[in-house]
Formats: sequence, C-alpha cells, structure tokens
Amino acid sequence: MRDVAQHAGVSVTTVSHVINNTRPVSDELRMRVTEAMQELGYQTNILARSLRKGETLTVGVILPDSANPFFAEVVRGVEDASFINGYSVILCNTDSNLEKERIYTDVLVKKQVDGILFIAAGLSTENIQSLLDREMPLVIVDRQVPEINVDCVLTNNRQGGYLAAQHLINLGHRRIGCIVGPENIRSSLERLTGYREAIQEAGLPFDETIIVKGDFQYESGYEAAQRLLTIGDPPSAIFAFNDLMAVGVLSYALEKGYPVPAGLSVVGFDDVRLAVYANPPITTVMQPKYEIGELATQILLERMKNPETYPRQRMLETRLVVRKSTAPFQN
Amino acid sequence: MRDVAQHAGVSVTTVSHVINNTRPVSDELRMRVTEAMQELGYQTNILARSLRKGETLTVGVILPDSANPFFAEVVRGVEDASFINGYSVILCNTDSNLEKERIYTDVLVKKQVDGILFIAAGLSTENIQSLLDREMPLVIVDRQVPEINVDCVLTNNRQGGYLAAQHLINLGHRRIGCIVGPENIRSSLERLTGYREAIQEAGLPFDETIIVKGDFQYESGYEAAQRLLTIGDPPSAIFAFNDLMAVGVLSYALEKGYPVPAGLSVVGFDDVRLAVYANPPITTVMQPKYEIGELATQILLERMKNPETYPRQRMLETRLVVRKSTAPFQN
DNA sequence: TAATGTTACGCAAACGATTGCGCAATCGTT
DNA sequence: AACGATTGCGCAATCGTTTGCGTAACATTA
Repeated sequence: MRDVAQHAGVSVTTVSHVINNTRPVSDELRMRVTEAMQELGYQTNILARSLRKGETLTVGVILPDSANPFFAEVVRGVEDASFINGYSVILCNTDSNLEKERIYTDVLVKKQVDGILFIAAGLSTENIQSLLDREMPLVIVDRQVPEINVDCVLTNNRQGGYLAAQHLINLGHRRIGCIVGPENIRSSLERLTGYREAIQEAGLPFDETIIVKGDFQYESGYEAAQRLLTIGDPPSAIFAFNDLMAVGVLSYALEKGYPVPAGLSVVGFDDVRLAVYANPPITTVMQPKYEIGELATQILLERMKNPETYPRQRMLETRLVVRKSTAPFQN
Repeated sequence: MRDVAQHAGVSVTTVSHVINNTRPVSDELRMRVTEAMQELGYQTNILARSLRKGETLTVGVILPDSANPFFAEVVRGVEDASFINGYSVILCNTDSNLEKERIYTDVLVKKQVDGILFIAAGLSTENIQSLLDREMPLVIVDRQVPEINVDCVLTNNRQGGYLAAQHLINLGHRRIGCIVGPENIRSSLERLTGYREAIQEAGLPFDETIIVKGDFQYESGYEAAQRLLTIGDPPSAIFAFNDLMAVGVLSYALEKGYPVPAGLSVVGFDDVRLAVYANPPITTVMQPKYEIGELATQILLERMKNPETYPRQRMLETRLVVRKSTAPFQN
C-alpha cells in the first residue's frame, strides 16, 4: 500500500479510502490511485485488514458429519448463502464427539470467525454456552435448545410426523408401525408426538407394541421391520423416522416377500436422494435441508449486523412427498 | 501480550518466546509468564501471528459439489487429515462452474490459505495455472492434468474398469454392456480402456453397439438400460460407470421384470453407500474416496513444508466389492 | 469582512503478534 | 587475569491495514 501511495503521490490514508470508499476523494487522486494499483498489481492484504477491523468475512459450521446426506445438503445451503454474501465457510466435523466439538469451538474463536452455525453433537450445551459467553454470533441449526435463548432454525418435526400418519390413515391403514430414533433425540420425540396426534384425531388406538426403536441406520430399519412384521397382529404400514431405516424396511420386505406397497406401505422421513432411488421410490416427509442451511446463515448474518436484537426461533414446515411405497390398505 | 509482559515483569519478546518455544528462557521467567497468561486469560491472536508469519494454518478445498456423496467422502478425508495436523479447511463449491472456480481461487489466495486441494470444475487448467503462478501449494485431486507438472492423487480407473469386466467374464458373461460417462471425462475413458483390455484379453469381441453413453445420473442409467436391453442381442451383464447409473439400471430391470442377478448382472463404480442399500446390493468397483482426500492433504502438507521438491503423482488402487447384483451367466 | 461550513487530504497511532540485532552476565579455558 | 563462548533477555522494526484527529483551502452566509 505504501508503494501504491508513493507511486500515486498520495498518503496511504488516501489509498485506503479509495479502496474502501470510506470518505470523499477527488476524482483526480482517485484516478491516480487506481492506476497505481493497476500498475503495481496491488492486492489488499486481508489479514491485515481483519486484524485491524476485527472482521474476517468467514463463518464456521460445526456439525456431526458433512458426509451424512442430510447434513451435506444443509451445508450446501450454508455455503451458497455465505458465498453470495461474500463470506467463506470453515468446515468442522465433530463426529458427534463433544471433545472434538469443544476443540473446534476454540479454533473458530481463535480464528476470529464472524459467526458460527452450530449443529450440536449431543445434548450438552456447554460448548454453545461457551461461545455465547465469548459473544460469538451463533445460530443453532436443527436442534432444540429450550434452556438457552439463542437464534435457531429447525423443522417442524411434529407436523412431519402428523403428515406421515395422516397420509397412511387416509389410505385406510389402521395399524401403523413406527420405527423411532434414539430416545434422547428431541426431533424423534416430536415426530412421534405428531404421529400420535394424527392417530388419536382419527380415533385409532395408540398401540405401544408397534412402536420400536431404531438408531437411524439402515440395519436398524431392517431389524425393526422384522420385529414389526413377525408379531401376532402385524401393522399394514410402517412409518420409519428417516429414509435410511425406511430402505432397511424395504430390503426386509423384499427379502421376505412382503409386496410394497401392495401388502405393506412404508413412509420415510427427510427425503434424501436415496428415497428417490429406492425400489419402490419411497413416500417420505421432506425436510427443507438446503433451505435450513440457507436460512440459518441469513439469520446469522443479520445477527452479526446487529448483535443486540432479541433471538428468533424459526421453524420450517415439512412436506409430504408421495411416491410409490404407499398404497391404500387392502385386506 | 503487552499486558502479560507487564504482569510478569518481562518484555513482550520473552512472552512470545515462551509461547512459541523459540529460544531458551530461564525456568523462572517461563513460570512467571505462564502464570500471567493464566491469570489474564490470555489467548494469542492468530490473525496477528498470521500477518507476521505469512501462515494461516488453513487450507482450501475447491470442488464441484460437496453434497455429491463421492466428493462428500473425499472431503471428510481432507477434513480429518487437516484437523489432525492442526489445519482448518475452507469449503468451496464450484458447481463445476469455471467462473465460480476462478472467484474462489482468488478468495483463497487473498485469504492466504497455506495450500489448496483442487478438484477441477472442467478441462480448463487456467485457474490451476493461475494458482501455480502465484506459488500456491497445490494438489490436484481425482483429475488428470498431464499438461501441467503438479502434485496429484487419483485412482486407477483403468484397473477399475478391468476388474469389473474381468469379474463378469469370470462369471461366464460374454456380452457385457457398458454405460459410460460424458466423453470429455478422462476417468470414464480410462474405465473403458480397462474394460476393453479385459474383453480382449479374454478373446471376446469388442462390440461398440453395447457401449452407450450416460451422464452419471440416475435417469441416464435407466434409459441406457432400456436401450441396451431392447436391442436384438441384449447383453447378459451391464457395467455402469458409477453406482447411481447402476441403480437406474436396477430400477429399469425391476420394472420390466428382468431378474437381477439371475437374468441380468449389474456392476457399478465408486462404491457409495447407495450401492449397499440398493436391492439387490450392488457389486461395484470401490474407489478409496476417504483415503484419496486423506492422502491428498498429506501430500499437500509435505509440499507446503518443502516447496521445491519435484511434484509427485500418486495413483490409488480400486477394489472389486462383490455383492448381490452379479451372478454366473445362465442361458 | 469575519465567521462558519464544507471538502479534500495527511500524520501517526493503533491492531498483536514475530524476530534481527545487541547487550550484559556468567562460565570455562589458558 | 584475560578472553571467547554461552546463556538470557530487551529494543524496536516489521507485517499491512484502518481510522481518529488535525489542517489547509475554498465556499457560503450574515
């Protein structure tokens, strides 16, 4: 910058001001400066600027696993929205490990990112609190943290559960099995609540024996299907709480000769691409993954602009995507 | 740092040296300094350090789409290896758009990342060259760029094609259809070469009419299967150049009643998770995606250490993963 | 004419680290 | 006792910006 200043016969101050358009500069000097920059191939040093301004034009995203199709899609939303607004994103995988999560929160604070998108590793809010204590702009994604007052965006899982159950009920099913997630996952509980609401609204009995636990993995879907379909009075439809488990159900059904959807209807959750490619393509509850990431970063950017406004909760709606894995109940 | 120095009654120089262990400091002062840091809750400002040292402990990864399961896995390898070595990674999706790629190369240069992992958007080497001109440590991933002498890591696609064809040949198949990728993708051509080698080695005729073009998408697999299976003398096996197209084949086969693998064998490529979840699970050629990312960043880190050594090409081997979509030929 | 605004610009102090150079004290050797 | 080597430390420049404060010159107003 000094070189440019000399070359243009002005002070570095003026150079800085023409670069940033931060105070009036006469047309002539402005011209001389821009020309000097051209000639010298000057590039402003972002690090120095960041050091001075305390702003890095970078955000961090902390999440369990960017290779998980669900999160991968969220991250794309984050990245696109960041890019459009001139921000870069630092990717931080925690593998749902609180220690890794802690390390990464420290790293991001030290790197002085301007804000953080946070998909928590577990139930502990320690790392979140630590960030808030250090006044880091933050938005929680896809997790409910009622005990802390902080921006967050999540999907309406209750509604999603309701939609899935309602769809099956409308098709005439009266016994609808559920494959839920780990019981410490709030979103799973919400989905179950929605399911229950629909069931009760339809005047159907809520039967605990056809609610079985999974872990959101393929295998657990397969095993759960086995358990559900080999009991005395098996359900005619299964609502798996994510698509991966739904695919597991499909595999079991195919293997054992249960025709889907003729003899068994299956509904998933999330609407990852896998749902489209399955045979048959899976009817599922779509979460707006990309939009979640997009909206979350927009909220984060606003939060960064004015840190004092009251935190907002945004809840995105799900949508039922009907494909080929569900059909009217037939005896 | 000044505060710490005062608090410990030493110079900032000494503080710096105890922090970085960069010259001998007496035990007593070292003690005083560390205590002062404790008390004041001192955290070294990374930006200032980076500005001074010209080193950011950050690498960038430029790639078409981090939500693509293949790249997502590569990125995980990159991120893990970076994390272990104390580096952060900035994620840059180009959507295979050269302009976005160019913008991101500029961003990363300005952010002074210490190195870049590069999965090119297209055939143009302009952006790569631009980075090399600016002396940015660089390793090309999953792309062959013979015209430039630069570090790169890629998989042995020829061998992969060979393995797939050989497997089918060993099962007794004599007419093996291929669904290739776009013809400007070098890896696709390599796979075809491997296929051809195996075919000719087995003394089988190479028949162009059962080589059809796809675009690596699900639909193109479906359509290609249709074309292949409705000709006069249809192949008894199909080798799709990625798993997604293989799933497309499966869908078509299921729909039209071709039993897989009894009546039709199908082999994919990549071994993404989808291959496992398909019905039947797909026999495929596994690319070591995670390892590619891991190795690439290790090479990058070495390159950063000594920028003058001669660039190395590393080629990783593929592996055939036999599942349920292939079976012996039967008339 | 004098007082007041307005416009255009520069000085130099931050921002927080790292590091070349120099200096004093101690030690070992002859 | 003299001298060089070693050890331990500080001064101040440097990395490349931004920005509060100050000062001219000129225009406007009363």
